[in-house]
Amino acid sequence: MSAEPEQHLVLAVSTVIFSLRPHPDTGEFTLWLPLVRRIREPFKNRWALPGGPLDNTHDLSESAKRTMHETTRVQPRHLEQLYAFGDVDRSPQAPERVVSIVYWALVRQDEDLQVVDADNVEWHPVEEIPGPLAFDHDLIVRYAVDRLRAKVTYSPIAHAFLPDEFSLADLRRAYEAILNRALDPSNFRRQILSQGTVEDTGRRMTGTAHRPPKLYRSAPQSSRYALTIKENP
Amino acid sequence: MSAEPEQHLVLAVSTVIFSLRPHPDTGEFTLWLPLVRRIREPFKNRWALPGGPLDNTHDLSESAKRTMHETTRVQPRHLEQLYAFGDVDRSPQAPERVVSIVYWALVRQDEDLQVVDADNVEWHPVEEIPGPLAFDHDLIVRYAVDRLRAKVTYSPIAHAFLPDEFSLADLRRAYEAILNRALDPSNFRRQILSQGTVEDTGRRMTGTAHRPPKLYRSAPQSSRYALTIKENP
DNA sequence: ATGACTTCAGGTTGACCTGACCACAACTAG
DNA sequence: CTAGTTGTGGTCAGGTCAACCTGAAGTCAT
Repeated sequence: MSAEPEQHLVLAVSTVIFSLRPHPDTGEFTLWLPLVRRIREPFKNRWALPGGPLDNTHDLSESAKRTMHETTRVQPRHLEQLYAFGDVDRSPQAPERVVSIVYWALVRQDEDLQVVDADNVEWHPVEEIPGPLAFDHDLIVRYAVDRLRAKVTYSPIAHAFLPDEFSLADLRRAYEAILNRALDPSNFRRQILSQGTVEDTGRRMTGTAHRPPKLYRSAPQSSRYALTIKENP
Repeated sequence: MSAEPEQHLVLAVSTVIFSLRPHPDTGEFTLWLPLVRRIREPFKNRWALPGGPLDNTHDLSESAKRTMHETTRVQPRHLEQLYAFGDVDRSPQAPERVVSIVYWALVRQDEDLQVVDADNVEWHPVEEIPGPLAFDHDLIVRYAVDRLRAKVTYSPIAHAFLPDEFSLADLRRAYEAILNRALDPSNFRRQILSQGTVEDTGRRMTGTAHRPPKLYRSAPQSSRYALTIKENP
């Protein structure tokens, strides 16, 4: 018996890991994420987000990185805290109360390819999640997707999915995959170039079946808020 | 001795409580927040954010409401989770590791007036926080202010500071206090009315020393994201 | 080689929004 | 009644956006 007054409390760290992959049916890029099959009760044999108990000697984000890498072998380039889920009834079958601090992560396409899936790990398109997940993880995934879709419109996070050098068409396809809708290539180009989040490498892609596109790289930082109400000097 | 393998872990819930009050010097409205003087080590006698350990029988937001009300007597209308702070070195002097799930809250002006400050609680303008706060609370306050300023530009949260009925000038002064800059009355009016977050009550304010302004109330919901990249049908 | 095809690059146009500014309305104070 | 103050509503010029259009520059089939 521990010294806790009531029910035992567990602090866990989980991560929603996003990656961009072609859909097997359509060939279009979509969001995928890895799920881990639970081997213990509660929710044994159900799919769940990768995660684990907080490592008491590391920061929250470090714990997220560690548990994520241990279970899925991925090392994302972009990691960001999403939300802390801690309702008392979020894991009714569990013997203890679990508070989960959830992160979301973006995996680069080129790193993806060398990933060998670990046991009990499967990647799925976000729109085709298999069955109800363990705990409230369905809710968490839904929330993460919504937030990613919102954030991509005012922040250059889509770059985190791409390799060091990419064409504007690559970037546009990443946006289209996240937002799940087509974007006008011409207008997309104008917008991206005007916001200064990419810089020209001077080189072009070769071996394409069409006019070779210019190669760009992510510009070093440009944190900005999207303000609609402007100042009055 | 408990069963924890390493250092003991404490999960706390804190709240940054914002209120709008005239600055004693200038008379202009600014953001204020309540601070609580610590009566125990670590950081004894330093100012800190209101909060306390997670109540194991309640949700996170309920715990935030409870600790907030117990210490400061306020019952805000708007409560929102800000961030979970859990770096291992954020409270070096403390005997245990503390992970804080921090909320921020907006207090209505009219409720403010009936607040009798409890012992060891003082309200301060956010730009004049007294001395270094306990733990990493200076960082947390800074983060909360930045996020409030960003959010007010794309979400109608400023309404939470106002009573049920208010003039557009009241709302504009709330925005000006949060953003800390003047806004053009005419353009502000056009923008607010066009976004449909307020509705006309049909009545006007009386007893003013000028043309009586119309009274508005907050419109029921209109959650919308500020999208800059539009669809391509 | 030549032409068909594809995709990138870049410009134009009209609708809409923003910030700056102006004029009037409608009350109180003296 | 007059001055002063602030809300209300409108105009105007400049910028931004989505939609559309044209040319550039490769590959591929014949």
